[in-house]
Amino acid sequence: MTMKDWQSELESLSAVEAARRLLGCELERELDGHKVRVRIVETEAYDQTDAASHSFNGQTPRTDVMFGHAGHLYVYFTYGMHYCCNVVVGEPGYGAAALLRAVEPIENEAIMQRRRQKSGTELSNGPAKLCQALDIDKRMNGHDLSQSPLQLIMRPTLAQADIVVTQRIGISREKERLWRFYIRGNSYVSKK
DNA sequence: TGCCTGATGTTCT
DNA sequence: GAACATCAGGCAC
Repeated sequence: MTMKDWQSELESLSAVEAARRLLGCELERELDGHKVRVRIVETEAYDQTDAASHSFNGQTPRTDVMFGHAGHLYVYFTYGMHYCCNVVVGEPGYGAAALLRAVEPIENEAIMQRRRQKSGTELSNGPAKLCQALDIDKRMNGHDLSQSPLQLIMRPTLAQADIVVTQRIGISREKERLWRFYIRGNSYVSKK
């Protein structure tokens, strides 16, 4: 397995640095013979020092991927009906990842609409929504994001002034950490 | 606008 | 047996 430059970069970053770095970057998903393209507009950081993280209790069959190579996808199932996905970051053996909380359609939005039966910001303004829109489920767990049918495309790092920092959403522990990041003014950012 | 709840599977205690 | 990195729909205000 050859490692792309950007995967080496993600390996060198902390969860917080990576969560910021991924804002403005893009995902290209092949769906129904079309290329669906989206921009990442909201992320959260999780790592093994953090009681809210799945990696906090060590490596298990479920969290295996989080302790693996940077630039792969960690997908988990939650609340009995939803999937959420993260980009694994940091050194192998250290459990860290950035949760993708919201994306903005760039190309072939119609494919996402068909999958979601919704339109506008409701397409992908939440972690489980974007997984449904892009057909990401447990089969994609561990997927190498340098490969088809789901690729990460890096973009220039955003200016500090364009990034809003807040507490994370939907967790009960370690709420005080300011580990949620989103692009200022973007309408696809999730509520609350 | 905002609270409440149902849906529903996997992991952990 | 409880908690959960969630969402959508219903109903009160």
